[in-house]
Amino acid sequence: MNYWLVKSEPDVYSFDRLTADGKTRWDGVRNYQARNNLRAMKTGDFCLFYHSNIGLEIVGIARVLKEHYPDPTAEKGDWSAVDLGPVKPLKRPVPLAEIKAHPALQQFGLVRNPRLSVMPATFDEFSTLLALGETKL
DNA sequence: GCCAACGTTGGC
DNA sequence: GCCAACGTTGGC
Repeated sequence: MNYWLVKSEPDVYSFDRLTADGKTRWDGVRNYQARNNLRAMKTGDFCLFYHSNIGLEIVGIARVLKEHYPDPTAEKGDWSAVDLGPVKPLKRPVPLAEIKAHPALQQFGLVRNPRLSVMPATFDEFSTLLALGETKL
């Protein structure tokens, strides 16, 4: 089991929309590091869902429904997509400022490389964030 | 809307 | 293969 964080601008695609849709194709990633992270995802892995630009907080938990396949939105190049589904919203969204200030999260991707859109989380980081979100799986 | 950080591109 | 220029992301 691996743990991840994915980013989305909520006015483009929000966690509420994922909940309503039940499933979505996570496509359009055009960064090699992020793509390689997508390719490392296994069915059943958990993804924290972060709202960038608006909100700036982790709002929910998603899950990998289908492992990587060629991104149909890519006209050229070697890109991948996965399918994600909702698990549950966090009872309490966890703001970026709190993540940055937390001693146990100084190595977390959001702090170290804020521009990466798909990043791994360790089990400890994932657990810490769920605790801050007052949510259990 | 600005700007810093980072990734990518392309000339040499 | 280096590095300057440029584009994009995303927090503020």
